[in-house]
Amino acid sequence: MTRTISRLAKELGVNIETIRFYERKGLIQQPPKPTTGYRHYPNETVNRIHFIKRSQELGFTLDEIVHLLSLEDSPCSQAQALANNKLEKVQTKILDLRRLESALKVLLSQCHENDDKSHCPIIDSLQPPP
Amino acid sequence: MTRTISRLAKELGVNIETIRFYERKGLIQQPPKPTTGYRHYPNETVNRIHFIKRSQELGFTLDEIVHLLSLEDSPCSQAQALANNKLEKVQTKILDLRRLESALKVLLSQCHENDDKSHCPIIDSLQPPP
DNA sequence: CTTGACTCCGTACATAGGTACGGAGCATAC
DNA sequence: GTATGCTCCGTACCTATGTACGGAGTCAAG
Repeated sequence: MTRTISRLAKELGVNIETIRFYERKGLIQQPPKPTTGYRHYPNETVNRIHFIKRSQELGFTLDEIVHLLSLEDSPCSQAQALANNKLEKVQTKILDLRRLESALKVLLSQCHENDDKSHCPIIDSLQPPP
Repeated sequence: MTRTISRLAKELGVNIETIRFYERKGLIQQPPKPTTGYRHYPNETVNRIHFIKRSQELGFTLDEIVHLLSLEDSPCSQAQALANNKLEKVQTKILDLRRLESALKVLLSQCHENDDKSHCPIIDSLQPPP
């Protein structure tokens, strides 16, 4: 029994519509439709979707993944550049979130020192124009 | 001269459409339209949009900000709970990104140890099914 | 009074990554 | 051979946060 779209979806644990979406986006190639009947998907598609999902876990966007996929058998430097770029973005985002974390902690500490529990200093500190 | 929407937008450094969007979302109240002519915005709207923008900087979504705005003169505990919740989310996100950061660093170190520069180990390591 | 700038309103579009639906055709089990 | 379920395809919809557009009305200056 060959691999129809629903079997492929089940095998990969993704939604059928997701596969169709990837086809439309050009992330995977749609197998040719037999003259009559349904399409069947080769193992390569399974691998390709694994690649996509693993890349997503690493924070790559679909557009970036298109790029990565085109890089098989390309010089190391290119994929490396993409990964480096992503690493920098991740690190920037971490710094942003750390600043947020501190700001929230300051607000919360104001709450703890607050005696008038009927009113919240967080609300006040959001009020005045910066 | 009173504050029309474009003067308000300029004063706050936001787009006119953003103000109209906030009105539709109920984040700010639209001042009543004079029987004929244009609306004029009170100082309160300026403060309110400052509040919104400052809250956004802290990572609150517009839905959460609606909630925050409704909390003026409410007991401290409620705003505190919202801030706490947000803090937890931020911290979780930081951890996620840190894992990503490590994974990307591992990939990049594989590149550095790679002798065959015509092919990239990053691509390979994305390939096999997990 | 005309011109140019502004406002009002409803609606459509943008991003990213999908998800859902409906009708028609096809495949498989019984 | 028919009932059931699957596929195909195009299209619309979803979240979140806006942005853009077009036509009609209005305000202010000259």
